[in-house]
Amino acid sequence: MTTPRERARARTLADITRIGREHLAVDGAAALSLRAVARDLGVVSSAVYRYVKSRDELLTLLVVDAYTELGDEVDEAVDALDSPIEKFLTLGWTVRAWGLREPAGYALLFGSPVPGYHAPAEQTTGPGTRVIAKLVEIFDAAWRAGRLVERPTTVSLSGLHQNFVEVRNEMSTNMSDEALARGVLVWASLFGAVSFDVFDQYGSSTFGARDQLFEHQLALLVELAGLT
Amino acid sequence: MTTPRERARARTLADITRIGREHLAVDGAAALSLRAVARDLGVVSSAVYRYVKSRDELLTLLVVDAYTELGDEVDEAVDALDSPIEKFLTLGWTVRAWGLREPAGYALLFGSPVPGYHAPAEQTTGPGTRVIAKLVEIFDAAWRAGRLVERPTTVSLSGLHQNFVEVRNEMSTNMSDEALARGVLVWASLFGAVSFDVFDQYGSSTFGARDQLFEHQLALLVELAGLT
DNA sequence: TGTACATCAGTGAACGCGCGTTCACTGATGTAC
DNA sequence: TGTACATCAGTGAACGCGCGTTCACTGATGTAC
Repeated sequence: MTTPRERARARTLADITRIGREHLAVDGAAALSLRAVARDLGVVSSAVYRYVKSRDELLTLLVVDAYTELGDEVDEAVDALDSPIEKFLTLGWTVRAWGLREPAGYALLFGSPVPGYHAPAEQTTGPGTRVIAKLVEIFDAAWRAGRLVERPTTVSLSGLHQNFVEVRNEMSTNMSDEALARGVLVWASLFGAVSFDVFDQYGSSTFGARDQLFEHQLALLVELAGLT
Repeated sequence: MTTPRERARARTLADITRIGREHLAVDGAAALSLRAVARDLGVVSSAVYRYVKSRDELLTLLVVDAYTELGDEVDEAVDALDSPIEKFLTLGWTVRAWGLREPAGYALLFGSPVPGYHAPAEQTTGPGTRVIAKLVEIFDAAWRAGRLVERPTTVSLSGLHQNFVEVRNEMSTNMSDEALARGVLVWASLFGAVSFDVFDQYGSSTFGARDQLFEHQLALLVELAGLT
């Protein structure tokens, strides 16, 4: 099926991705350099251009790689469970565990944008929306089971109605505007909490038992989401 | 009082900070360069070393400058109001407005850490804690007025009790562990929501009326906080 | 099965660039008598 | 008020470094007949 040459090529490309991730972890995305990757690969710098058209393309490779890894881990953990609440809690723990294990990858996806680099939508949108897609899937299941409480606020969402119509189409759900908006905040809050942990935004010594703090935060987010 | 030389020195240092901020906005923190700042200042690169010991010191200068600007704007907006809810809402709007206006500064403070740079705690802790200090002040006032509802979760906070004791001392409040933990999530959620806006983490075209979305999110955060 | 040719991985030199930091220096501004 | 000296801002050259990307090339691996 695959020729030896093709296999060698695939292996080298995988090596480049792996080395790129290591460099990401040590020096950050802005400092990622093709020459350094080539050095670690044991090859002259121009040789890398056989595999990757430019530095930006390597970055894109790493972005997709990170989104895919996170998406796989979330899917695997969440799909093994039944109750929406358990699914939600597990999604949260999985995202956080991945972020703490791969802080550089997390920073690449959810931190400040890399200056001068713009991820090409065609390649990153798919893998990049897997976590939010899963979140909507969980909320939608709860919604259909009548286990997502509606508690409207006094703030109008009229200006966003058309956007929510599109979201319902793309994500195949019938949740109300209010419920979707609530889900959006839960989403942003979850990543806010994880980012604070990964980027160490609480004072370095403020909280010791970070796991317990996060467990508590997830419980509050269940309450905020209206999951029962 | 101040000699002409001192005034010239202060002016030049202010110029360096201003130019540094401009570069931050264009190229990001990782690409900030003393030589480029010197060029814009119209001076040879080594001259900058009369004002700043190293590139890292310039970064620290910019971090403090950004924290101070944000802190000033928050204080000014919030202190003009009376009700805790209004104060909270205004704090949120002010942080978001600053972040959208100064995305590079926001990224420097709340985005991924700058690789190879570690902010010296002695200089950044003070200005860096002003927003959370103000938030605690608001919640504490509500607490003392009986306008902060307690709604405990089933998750224990025992492992964090000692940390909360210290927080109460440092921040001069008597709020319960539960109330403080709730405040911590509100804090993280607020910055999560602002980060999603500033870093454009919602799909680029998903939501149009961003202001309305944020208004709704703030209302939900008031609910989450238990402010009445 | 053997040969001729095409494909492709990797080489090595070169391009032009920018960076942080040091150092001996010039010349202007300030200060002490 | 005038002079001698100290302080300080800014100069210009140099150090050693790393970067992305291009290009003509060698030699090994694959393919068609």
